Amino acid sequence: MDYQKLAELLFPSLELTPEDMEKRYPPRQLPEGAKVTRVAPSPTGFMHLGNLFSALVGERLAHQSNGVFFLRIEDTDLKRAVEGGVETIIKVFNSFGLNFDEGAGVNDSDRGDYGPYRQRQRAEIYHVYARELVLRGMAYPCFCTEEELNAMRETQQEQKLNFGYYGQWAKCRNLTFEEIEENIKAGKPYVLRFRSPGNPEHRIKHHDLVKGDMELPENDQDVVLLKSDGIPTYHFAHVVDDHLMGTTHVVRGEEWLATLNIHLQLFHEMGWKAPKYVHTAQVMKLDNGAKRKLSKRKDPESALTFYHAEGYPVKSVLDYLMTLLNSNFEEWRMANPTAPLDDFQFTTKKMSTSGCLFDMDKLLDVSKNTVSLMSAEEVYSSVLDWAKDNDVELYGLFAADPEKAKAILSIGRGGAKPRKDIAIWKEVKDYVAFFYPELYIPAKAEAYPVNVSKEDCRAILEGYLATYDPADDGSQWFDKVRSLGESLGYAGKPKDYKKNPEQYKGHVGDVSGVIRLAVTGRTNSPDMYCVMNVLGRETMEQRIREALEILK
RNA sequence: GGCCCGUUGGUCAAGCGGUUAAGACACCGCCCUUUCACGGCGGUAACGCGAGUUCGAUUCUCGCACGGGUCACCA
Repeated sequence: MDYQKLAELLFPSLELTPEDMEKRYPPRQLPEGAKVTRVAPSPTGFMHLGNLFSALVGERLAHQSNGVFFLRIEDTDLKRAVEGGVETIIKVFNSFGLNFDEGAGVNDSDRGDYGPYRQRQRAEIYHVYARELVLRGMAYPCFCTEEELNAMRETQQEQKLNFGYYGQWAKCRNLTFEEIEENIKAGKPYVLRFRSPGNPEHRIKHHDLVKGDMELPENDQDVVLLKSDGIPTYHFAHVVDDHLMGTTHVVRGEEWLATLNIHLQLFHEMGWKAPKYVHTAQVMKLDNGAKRKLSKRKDPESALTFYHAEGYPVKSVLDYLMTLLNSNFEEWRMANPTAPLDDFQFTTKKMSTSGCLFDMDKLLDVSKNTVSLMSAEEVYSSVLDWAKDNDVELYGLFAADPEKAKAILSIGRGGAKPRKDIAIWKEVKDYVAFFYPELYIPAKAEAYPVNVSKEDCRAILEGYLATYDPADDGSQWFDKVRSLGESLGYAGKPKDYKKNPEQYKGHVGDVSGVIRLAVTGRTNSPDMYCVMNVLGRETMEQRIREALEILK
């Protein structure tokens, strides 16, 4: 076979050479130890939790080492591409605080010296190396149809052989030049396959930064390098791109372990140094007692948009993912509750080798802690941002009176033991509802404590109105409630009541419970004195009068 | 089916030949407390199985089982 002739037949108008490429993409000049990582999603319009999970690893590795973190778009599969998919990717990553140093940008504003960063735009680059392989007799056109391939697989299945295009199954491997030429002239579509020199009996060693040492069989599959439209498959694109772009660490899900031998082989045959690999364990979910990957269709929490829609603070999501990613993160976070995430020393050594289950309870707990440490100001603006797109009513209320909203959010905030009522912004509306006439629902008569008669309820409320003085401080205020209760036969201290329940109708908790119910419509609320101050005397009195009517 | 990865409480996990096998979440109880939330204290609960190496295995080796992944002109 005259490979020169074959190359000319296959790539008639290609002028560039590998030397041109190496010149165009020189090695990066970076400080010692700097890592170059990338995120390489497909523009399907759907961003998965797993995308963020591994992106976070790449971002930390790069930025912690003064390296480069870039975005490459893997748009080689036209069928899956979606209009605006690239914009979605960038926006979602940015919304989680991940910023790229180079790569694809919104509205084609790509930047960086190693572009283009969209694989379809790199077709010619792949062709240069594909032709190189043809020239070396390591790649050949294959004209097998889908039907033929399927039939082959069935036969292999019946005969219990390994599936795939390899060895004697590789029908097009030894086509003569004349046969190839004839097929091409006849307009038959073809793919370019790699002529694998591998033997699965041979083992190759690999050291993975997460999984550690492992042995794999050599690849013997004649994998597709270029699809019939001339666009590369993932395997070929990965190898060419990450070589040219100077990627030092490839972070990807462990599902890629199965094809690692192909990539290693390709790097080797191209004469390139393979990058280090970080194969992250998968995030899964428990479904009827069985573990499975998070599913786009069944699990809303698999979509990154879910977290924004539900109002998970970005910090919370990142902290939670980090607890999954590095086993010592939680400990660090406890010691440094308010430190920025970037201060944490991330390392692949602390990454788990086994897949984990997504735990919504844990996320919520992490989030409660995060929110409890935020200032009222910060919570306010975050809620406002969120409500704008997700809850117009709340947005209206919060935007109309920022001071009131902040006063509400300030209750129980800032001390050594801050309240932890809010985990996600979606919960805020219910939490603040009774402060707003538009959302306030008065308590029904049946809601009042059973051990307090209607007469007593009214007496408590009337007595409260009569003695209320806005000048009172918290303890004066409560002393009045206490003595009001005592005058009606309720113990001033719950302990006294517990000691001698027969002597009292109830205790001060019942008394303040009545007031709470009348003022907030609820059996529980943050500190009543604070609530009262935010609500204002007028509203408070009006609600109590209303309650008096209900209790008639 | 072949190949690859994995296996400590319900979940996330520490451990790296000798430990009463940490901690966090969840759950339960108690305490604090005017409700709630917070906080404090305590509790239930784990090394998949079988061999081997060893004075001694959760830790090392080998089988097995189970779980996951993958075998596309998808990434």
